[in-house]
Amino acid sequence: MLKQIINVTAGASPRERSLNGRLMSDKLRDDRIAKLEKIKALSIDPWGRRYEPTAPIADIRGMYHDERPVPGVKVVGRMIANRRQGKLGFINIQDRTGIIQGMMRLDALGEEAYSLYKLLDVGDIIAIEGELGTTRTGELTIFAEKLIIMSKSLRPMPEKYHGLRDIEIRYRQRYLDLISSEESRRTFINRSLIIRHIRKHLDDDGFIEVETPMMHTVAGGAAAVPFTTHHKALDLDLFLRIAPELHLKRLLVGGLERVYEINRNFRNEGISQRHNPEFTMLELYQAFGDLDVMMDLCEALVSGCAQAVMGTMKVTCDGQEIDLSPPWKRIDYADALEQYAGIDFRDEAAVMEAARKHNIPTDGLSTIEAADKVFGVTVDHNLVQPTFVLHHPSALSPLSKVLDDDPEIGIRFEAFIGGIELANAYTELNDPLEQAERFKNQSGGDPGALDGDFILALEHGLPPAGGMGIGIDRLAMILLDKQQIRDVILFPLLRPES
RNA sequence: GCGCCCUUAGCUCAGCUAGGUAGAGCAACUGACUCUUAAUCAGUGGGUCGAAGGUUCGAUUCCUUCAGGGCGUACCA
Repeated sequence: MLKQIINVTAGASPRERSLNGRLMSDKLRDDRIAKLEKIKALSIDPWGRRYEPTAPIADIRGMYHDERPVPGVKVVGRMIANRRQGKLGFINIQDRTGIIQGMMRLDALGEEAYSLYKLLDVGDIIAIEGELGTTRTGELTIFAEKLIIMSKSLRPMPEKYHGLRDIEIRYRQRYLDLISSEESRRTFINRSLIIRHIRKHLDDDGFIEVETPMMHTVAGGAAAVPFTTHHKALDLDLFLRIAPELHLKRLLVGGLERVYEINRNFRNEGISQRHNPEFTMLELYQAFGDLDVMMDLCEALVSGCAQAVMGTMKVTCDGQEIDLSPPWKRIDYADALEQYAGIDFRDEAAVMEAARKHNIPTDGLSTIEAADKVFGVTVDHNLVQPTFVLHHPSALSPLSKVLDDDPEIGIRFEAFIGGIELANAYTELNDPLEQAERFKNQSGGDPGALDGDFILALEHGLPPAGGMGIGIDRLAMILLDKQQIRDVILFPLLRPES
């Protein structure tokens, strides 16, 4: 056993060594275990039981009015600061809603409880009960008459003044980040509120939330590299889904008419400030809707989230003021390309010249695909205020209907905010014969082209529909002013430490 | 994948330019302290300086490789 630990530790990275160090005994931990034993020796269970506080700390803070003390208040949370001075001490207790000070006096607590108090460490989870009032300096305080330990912490907390600066530990040990950073707590609570608002809006609008498979036999609905896995009993190779689109449309065929799914997609591609291999997507389909309905819905969802969660439709993102109130700007794909790159996507010479200028390799790319790459590097970052880019080349949009008077143009939009591509929507193609043709003509061998089962579904009759996808992580980034997707994902993918 | 940068005590950071085996604050431990809030005061302990190899009498410091991380870039209808 010992040998094993030594082997693991030798040649390790500092984090790894540190993590193993954290798992092995060290002096700080030994000190706390010694205290744990002393607490047990007092016939006190250091691991706690069910406990019902008077209220969350934020509410308790609101209970004090007109300098009238409130007796018998119960508070529970993590002790995040301890200032002891002989027979008196002050502690700060934090729960999910806030922080409150407790005053621990020997003569109020009694010998036994005060002995327990002296064995506490910053990081322990405790409950205190007593009168809510203020100290001489006016600080709102629970004057403890009773102390209960709920959980002993055997590890030291991050440094209290600077907080947790190490970005890697913030991701790997997110709980430490959440304990020590109010900012981080608020971000993830707000992310949850954003999703809650979206669900409520769609539910109220007659949509139903559904769950479709994460494991696909055909990775369709987008053009991304999938993760692969294998089902043993069926001896079947499977793909983690890159998009739920083809299944959700099957549900429209089935008559559910308004469906949405908020769930993970998986794409086996690079990790960046805006990409995590697994990310959360809202995808929705509305029978008998179209692109215009989707634009209205997109504006309503995003601006409604901002209003509901941030209390305003004007947010700041990366130092830029963004006004999310509808209606948003609209620009044609071709016009945007003309305006920001100075090219026509049908002009091969101009497109290839522009690609060269921006160091975009064009091997194996069609003119339109190359033009879209140019679009990515010239247009995206300019679309700071909410903007719908409309009417992409149909070659780039195989699942959308096309314009009556120009079959080379798809009825599609992408919504950009703060230079980030946030949403993608179509008036959905529901002609099964044309859909089969479009898949066949797809360049690059999109595996979705092989999804005969999807075509079979369309042949049973897909109602005309509008459909839209909104990247939830990116929406959270925009509304919560985070420039890193990792800062809105609780556990972003990192290499394992060992 | 490619380029540049980073890795020193549990945490936050100095030190390395010009090689002589390490310091501070917080945290911890001992003591004092019944209105503190980055509490204060006195004292103590804690590091094979990310790993391996090389140059050297001598490497945390210079070189090479590797690991992890960061930033940029590429891939990403």
